[in-house]
Amino acid sequence: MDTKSLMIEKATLLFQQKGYKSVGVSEILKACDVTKGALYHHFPNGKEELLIACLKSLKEAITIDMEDIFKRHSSTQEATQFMINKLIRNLETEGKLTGYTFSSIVSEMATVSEPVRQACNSLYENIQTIYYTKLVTEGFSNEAASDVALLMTTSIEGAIMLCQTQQSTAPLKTISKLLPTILKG
Amino acid sequence: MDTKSLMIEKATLLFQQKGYKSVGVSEILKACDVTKGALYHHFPNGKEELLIACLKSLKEAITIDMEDIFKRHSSTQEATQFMINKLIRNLETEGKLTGYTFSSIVSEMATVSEPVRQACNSLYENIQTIYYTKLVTEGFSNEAASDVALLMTTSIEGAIMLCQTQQSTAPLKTISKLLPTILKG
DNA sequence: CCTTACATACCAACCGGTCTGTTTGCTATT
DNA sequence: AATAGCAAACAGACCGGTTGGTATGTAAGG
Repeated sequence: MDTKSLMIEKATLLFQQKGYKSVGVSEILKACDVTKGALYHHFPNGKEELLIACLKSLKEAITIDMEDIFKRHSSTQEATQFMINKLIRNLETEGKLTGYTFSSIVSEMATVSEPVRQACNSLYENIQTIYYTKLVTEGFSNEAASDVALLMTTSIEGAIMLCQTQQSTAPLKTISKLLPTILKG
Repeated sequence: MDTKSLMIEKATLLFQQKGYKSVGVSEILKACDVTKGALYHHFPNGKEELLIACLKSLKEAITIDMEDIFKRHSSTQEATQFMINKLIRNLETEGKLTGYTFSSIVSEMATVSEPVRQACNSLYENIQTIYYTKLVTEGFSNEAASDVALLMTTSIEGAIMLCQTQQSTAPLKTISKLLPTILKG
């Protein structure tokens, strides 16, 4: 793999796990086994530009992944439950959440850096659009679909945070169980 | 006010707004107009001990505030909607979220520091207990009340994050609107 | 031969934390 | 009541380590 992609991949993982400020450039460099020359060659504006590249890459990855899941399951409920299960499995095997979440970056950077905020916003919008589209095909009105998509996004994102503090997958499992309620519209 | 309380108050605000790593001790010191001597006198273990003190103080403040709201409103729905409105007003006037949230600390520190994780967990548990208690008095079964309390917590916490990225209060407003759905059990 | 893709050395700024004063207020003794 | 003593409550200088970032060097490829 080329150096640039490698750096984005490794940095994404580190940022997701530890947040932005907690990860030093030297740490990223070490993980990729490259030096500063490489970083500032590919990302002239340094760390923050790398973060934004990570968010864009993450957006693509999540979109592809979710769209595939939502294509393969007939109902929103089944698809979402499958997705949450994937999150849970991920959390159980790796110990840390490295899948769809990037909440640390949001809460740490959204109020500080405008470009980062926009990248995060774009990511959330994409996720909600996937829910929305599926819900509309199921007969939901535009408004109802939009509302439910938001509720799904927030409750899953919130559940991920609770899983971190509780060090258990219970919150995500409960949300998965409550999906029928959420999807009542 | 005594120095220690002042430091907790100012630091809490800064930690909520910027996260943990992003706030330097010197920044806190400047905000309080004190010096390092004062900090390491009251908090011998430094910055992290101060953070934990902030979380404990925040827990008390939130508990008192929420219990008061839930005492003054007959139904869970009314109480929660009032609470969300308060969050929205807070967000609109101050521009930043300084009320109930501390998501930045969770996602940044939960996987790094065990004492901090426990403090955050204790805070979330308190919030859920307040919901739970009220729901049980309304006739919910123990399990249903527990589930709904979780869903309320996660969706509000998630909505706060979306408000930050969108720079709007729309997500919280939508969650407030969807409360009847959430409370169907 | 000149651009791309790095490596390496270097830097000022800042980080959290420690150490050593110094002031202040209470308290026990005379 | 005066004073001695002593601990609490800071202030401020200082420290090694790390931070993100830059400037220069260099090897490879077209």
